[in-house]
Amino acid sequence: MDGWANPQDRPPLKYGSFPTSRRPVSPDDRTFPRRRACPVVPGRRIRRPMLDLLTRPVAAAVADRLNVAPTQVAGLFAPPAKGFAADLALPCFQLAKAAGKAPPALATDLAAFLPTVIPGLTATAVGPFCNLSFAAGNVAQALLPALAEPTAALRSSAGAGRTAAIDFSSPNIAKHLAFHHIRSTMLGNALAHCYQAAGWKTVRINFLGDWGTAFGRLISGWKREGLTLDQLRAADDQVTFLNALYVRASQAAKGDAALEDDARRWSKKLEDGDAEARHLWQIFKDASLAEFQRVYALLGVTFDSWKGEAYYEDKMGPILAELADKNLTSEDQGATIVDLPKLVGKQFKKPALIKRADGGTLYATRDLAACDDRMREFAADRALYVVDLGQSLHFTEWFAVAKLLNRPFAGNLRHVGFGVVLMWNDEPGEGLEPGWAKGRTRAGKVMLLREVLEEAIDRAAVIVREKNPDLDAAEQATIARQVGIGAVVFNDLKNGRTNDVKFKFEDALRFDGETGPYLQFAHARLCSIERKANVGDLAGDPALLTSDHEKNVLLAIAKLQNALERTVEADEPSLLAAALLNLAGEIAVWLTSGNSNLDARVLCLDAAQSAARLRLVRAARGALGEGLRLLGLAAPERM
RNA sequence: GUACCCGUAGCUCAGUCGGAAGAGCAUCCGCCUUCUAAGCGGACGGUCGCGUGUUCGAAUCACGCCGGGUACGCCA
Repeated sequence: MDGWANPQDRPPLKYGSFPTSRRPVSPDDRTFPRRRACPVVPGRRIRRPMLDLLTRPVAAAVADRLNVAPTQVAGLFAPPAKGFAADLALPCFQLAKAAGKAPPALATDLAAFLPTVIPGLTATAVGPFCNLSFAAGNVAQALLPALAEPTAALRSSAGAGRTAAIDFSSPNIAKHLAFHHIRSTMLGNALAHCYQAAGWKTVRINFLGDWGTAFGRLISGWKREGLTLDQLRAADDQVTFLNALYVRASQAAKGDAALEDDARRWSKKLEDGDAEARHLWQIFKDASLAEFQRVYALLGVTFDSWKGEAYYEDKMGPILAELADKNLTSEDQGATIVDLPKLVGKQFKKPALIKRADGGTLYATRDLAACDDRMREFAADRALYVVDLGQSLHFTEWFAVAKLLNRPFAGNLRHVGFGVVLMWNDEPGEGLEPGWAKGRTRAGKVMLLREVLEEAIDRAAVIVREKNPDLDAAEQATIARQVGIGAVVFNDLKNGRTNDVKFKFEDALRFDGETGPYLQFAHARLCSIERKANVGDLAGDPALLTSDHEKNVLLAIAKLQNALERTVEADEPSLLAAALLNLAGEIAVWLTSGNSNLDARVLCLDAAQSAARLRLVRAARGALGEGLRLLGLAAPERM
């Protein structure tokens, strides 16, 4: 999608339109099954060590009784159906086969047997299911000691020793970060955090769109209008200035062959390393980066590598030579291609283009060169490309070429694709129905990311002032920023990434229900209790945590680890988001239960009881705070 | 035409190897003497797009349709 202020300003496609949003997974790759939004890698067992603390003894007992391997039982535990007051359900279908019994009979048998060997366990057979309830105190004794570190619930060693190179955000120079850039940026940011939490080393790469024929037009326009650096610097917004320049230049060049030629000449000069062209290009790039950094700072996003397309412009020789050496390229209509239908198979309908008829290189070539460079520099084991699904074909093609080149990493390249952002359009123009439309809102304007964030902050500020009149202005502003941005970011992360995002201001900026602020509010409530408790080391006795509310909070915490590992394996932050919503929900129920019952409060009269509950507060606050951080949201202590 | 994404409650979406249909919003009814009501409880609401097949069992798997979206040789 493009970033022109008005659609009519958008240049015709035939020459030098700016690239669409840069940069996708392979279709035939087993890690990305066709119809599943949240794929789980087959063959690789998803672990849940934290929850295993509870289920292991049960699995062992069942396995022992039925004479099967414990691992055959461990994976079966499932959430109970709604309406059954149980913690976990054990479906007996598969085990019934091994036991030579009908599922309901086995369920009945296990329901009678298990409580005799597992202390504190109650079990009820409901048809073919055996529903299990643990005693709250036992759950706390099993889990709380493992949660002494605040972040322990969201740590895993699944990726220890491995490195992931994550390519995300990737905006184009001389254009604004449009709202849709939030997708790649925050998905990539969340994945980088989650990979790290799962033990991976990560490299965050911003593959800037800093090259292309559009810069020839921009330079040509700059020279024609006699603009100066001072004029650029004096602009309120340098990117807007450059954008407007581009629009004027392309308007002027429309139907003016001389200007078109001039733009082409500047493109060529830029490619040839002409000093003046390079100087102007660098100025445009610096101005753009400064603006990008303002937005990244708001979002709290950082990068380790900023090598853009321009960096690789003169580094494609070796890959072209290697392709030729290995007889993988051929000529077709003057262009150099890799004949994928012939070399790989008929799942490919067309060849991959490697070199244009005029000798210029292409997107795929750059990605191949960049990938070699990254793998060498960072010794990465896996590479993620967080790019919209519209570019799937591009990635399947060059991934296939990497395989033909026998790259050892070829099987570990992942296109983390996502759906487009659609805006509600009330007035789409003559003959068109109102509806969801790509990129633009009612006035036909492209929504800029910064504008959306600022609007969200403004709306949050109104509520913050109302709810926290005693806080000083600076703290109110900080909270408004955290909550406003949290709402927008979480709105983008909470659903499966392959869905198209339907953006309405009112929905994205909602502060109640399943939202970022909902998570943040639960966190703030826990912090508030800790402040009031005003205690240091806590040595509460887990056995005193005997209510179902407390048990449910613990179980919700214990499920986070599994959610984290699934998030990493499926490259799907919405899995973590869902687990955090579940946790925040249990926290809210727990804390609210204290409203009408003083004895149920954390800060109650019974000091020992209170100390035990404070341990749970600390564990929950640590887990929720860390979860927010992993998703890229702030965790306010007050709101 | 080919490939990919999507289709589940009025709206927006979850649904973890195939095993018990879920949430938020909206609407309606309750709960502030509050460890923070940005919260909690309840009600209402569904032929899981359609069909066939596989299976003891299908929202889930296979095949075929229908509908919406996206992409398909010298842009990125």
